[in-house]
Amino acid sequence: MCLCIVKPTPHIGDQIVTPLSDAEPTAAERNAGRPDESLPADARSRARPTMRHVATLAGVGVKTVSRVINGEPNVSAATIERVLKAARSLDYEPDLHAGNLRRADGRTRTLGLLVGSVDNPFAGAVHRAVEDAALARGVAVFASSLDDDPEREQAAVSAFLRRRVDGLILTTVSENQGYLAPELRRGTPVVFVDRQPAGVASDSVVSDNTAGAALATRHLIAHGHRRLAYLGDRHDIRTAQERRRGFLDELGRAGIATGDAPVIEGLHDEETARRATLALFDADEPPTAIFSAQNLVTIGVIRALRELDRHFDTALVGFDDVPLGDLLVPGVTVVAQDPHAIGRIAAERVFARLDGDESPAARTIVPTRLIERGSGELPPRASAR
Amino acid sequence: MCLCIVKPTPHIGDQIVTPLSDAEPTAAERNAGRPDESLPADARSRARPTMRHVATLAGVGVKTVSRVINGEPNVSAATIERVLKAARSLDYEPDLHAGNLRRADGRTRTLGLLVGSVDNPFAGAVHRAVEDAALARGVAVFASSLDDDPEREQAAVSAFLRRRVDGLILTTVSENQGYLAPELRRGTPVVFVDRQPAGVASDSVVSDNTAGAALATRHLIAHGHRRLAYLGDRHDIRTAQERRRGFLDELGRAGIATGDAPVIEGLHDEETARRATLALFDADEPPTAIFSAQNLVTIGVIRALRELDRHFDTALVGFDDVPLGDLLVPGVTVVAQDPHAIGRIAAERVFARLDGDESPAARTIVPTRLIERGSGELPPRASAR
DNA sequence: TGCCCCATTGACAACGATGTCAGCGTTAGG
DNA sequence: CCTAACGCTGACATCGTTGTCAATGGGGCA
Repeated sequence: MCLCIVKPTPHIGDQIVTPLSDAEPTAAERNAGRPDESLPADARSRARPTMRHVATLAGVGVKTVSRVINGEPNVSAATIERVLKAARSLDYEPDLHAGNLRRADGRTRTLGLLVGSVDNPFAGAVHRAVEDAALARGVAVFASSLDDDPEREQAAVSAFLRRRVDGLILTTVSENQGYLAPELRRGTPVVFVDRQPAGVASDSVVSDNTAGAALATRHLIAHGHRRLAYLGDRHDIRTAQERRRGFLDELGRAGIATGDAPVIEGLHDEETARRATLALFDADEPPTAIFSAQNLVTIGVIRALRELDRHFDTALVGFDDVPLGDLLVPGVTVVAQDPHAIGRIAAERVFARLDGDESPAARTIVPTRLIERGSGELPPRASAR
Repeated sequence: MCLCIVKPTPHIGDQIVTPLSDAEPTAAERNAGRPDESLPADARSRARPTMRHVATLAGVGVKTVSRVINGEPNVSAATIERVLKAARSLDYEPDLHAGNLRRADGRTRTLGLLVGSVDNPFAGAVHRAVEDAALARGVAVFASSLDDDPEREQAAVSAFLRRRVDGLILTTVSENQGYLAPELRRGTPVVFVDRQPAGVASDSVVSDNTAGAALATRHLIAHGHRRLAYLGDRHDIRTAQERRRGFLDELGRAGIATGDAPVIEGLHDEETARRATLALFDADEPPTAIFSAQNLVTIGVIRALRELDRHFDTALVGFDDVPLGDLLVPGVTVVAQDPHAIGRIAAERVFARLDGDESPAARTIVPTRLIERGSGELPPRASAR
């Protein structure tokens, strides 16, 4: 298989730290960080300028500066000009949060996003979609990783709320999100993504997990498999339960004894999934087909099958797409989710709520689709038929 | 169990939206969003509680509440108890930004992170490392995507500054970051990642681009290649320039005429890279080896080589690792960066600066390493030797 | 000419928290 | 017994901005 040789570049220690004086600084670089005598006294100050500074420099009142900065009407063109010039010369940036304190709508133009992990490709796509929708409205996004840790969930939500985000888009793992009820009552929009909420009623955007898992399972059965294994996430994750149910229901529908099918749960990364797969093939009568219910699990399964040289005679369908899945041999057949749509719709729901949408909480189910690439179309081994 | 899809559900475009009333709400769900008569009047209020509310309910002054919330000393145990009880019963969360307005250190415990795109695997790893370092200090992270758009860069930085982040970790694409000088003068730590700054002196954490590119090129030459092509990013990105220089320098060192080597720049995604590769093989005497200078470019090259069925007779080394690169056949040889280390070190520098480190701006160079997986060890085609 | 209206402007309070400081009662020390 | 010191507490000003409101002055209309 793949023999990976790693050659480090010839370096002493782990990193190289170069003081910048070793480089050739440009004129601008030489000036940076030093007082520039050509600027007025206020601009030279190290203190961060406030509206008062701008007002003084422009010779107007603070309220007038506020009007100019916020584009409010009823300021003369000449005054606007003077204020903007002063603001520019001081490099003034308004303090959004100070303004919020007094502003009528109390909006921070900030969103909190909690995903499985920001370096998971599914989460990255969700995040990107949320960001795009937010950017269009001048909203900034706090992003945090959940790591399937209920305490991290609570800490992240609390951190978001203390910063007074306008809305929350959450992937959760706690048993119950009832702790959000007071916040919901106050009108903060909360949209759950990937996993449905428990204990509170609020919008959610999820994949059609049960149907997707059933589709994957049906696909394997249609290719002649009777000995199917399920490898999935922790059982206390609702989404994982749904995928498992889709798998088992479909086995039942095909008249396959569900008691015989190995159902391995509690896998949370490539390595645990890899080891579980190896163990599966250590036992008697290993499965001829595998349904893996999560992207990292799928990758772990693929690694194990390669190691065992079983990747051409064990069918595999994964839930959630895998990066470069089409370039592997055999290609990875998956039930693909649409993380970009999930993120986009979640953001749209948050903004709709912020715009006054009072309709009852709704669940949006984003369809999945089967992508046949080869691994899911492999027939059962002759010996096992 | 969960009884999700039973009713004929209305289709809105591609998604299915289910009003939640179709599901069976739990008791908790039924109560959510409704006033609960068992709570005191203040708790029922839809208004967000402030310290004043907590103080009134606990029968103490606001300052005492402040002391309790912030763990300041000199509050009697009995008072602490009363205040905490009141705070809990009101679901009070302190307003971090209101506090900041007055707080001596003025810290928002917030960081701004600007990366290429939050759904790029390199950026995801950087982001994750930054988040881990930040979480340990109770700091939240704003993440934005640059998309190699200078206007987006300015807008993102401005959005961060208006929100008074404590520090910035930036990937930039503007020609010159002089616009940050006033902010640097005010003491805001700024660390540049992946790409070095121009026009300002500030910390940066980058890969050893030139050395890494040279290493990749040397590796290909050592395997007998004389006709090498370079496929890379926009030429105005400094990092891309460095990789190109490493490539060309190494050709020169080996006595290969650099004028003959195809150097294709301006590639920014898989598709442009794929097309450029196809065009490359349309010409006379296509290269026997390719150095692709960016992860998405590498993927595009791989796709094109597959289409042309040239993946087993064209050597390829990519800069920056590719997801599942070890599972492709042939495995993708890469000069891997260490995005996790880059993010971690960048965050450490920001926090060191916040902790008072006044040492001169420094550049940290994170070494790259060559990972041989097969594609980079292919010999030149016999016909081309 | 006189009056009203409107555009323009700034003084001031308020947003929710923290820093300062003074006041209270209790205890320790001389 | 008196005084100093200390623990505990809250009144008040303040942070940077916006909402309210009143003052100013010029122009249009009767």
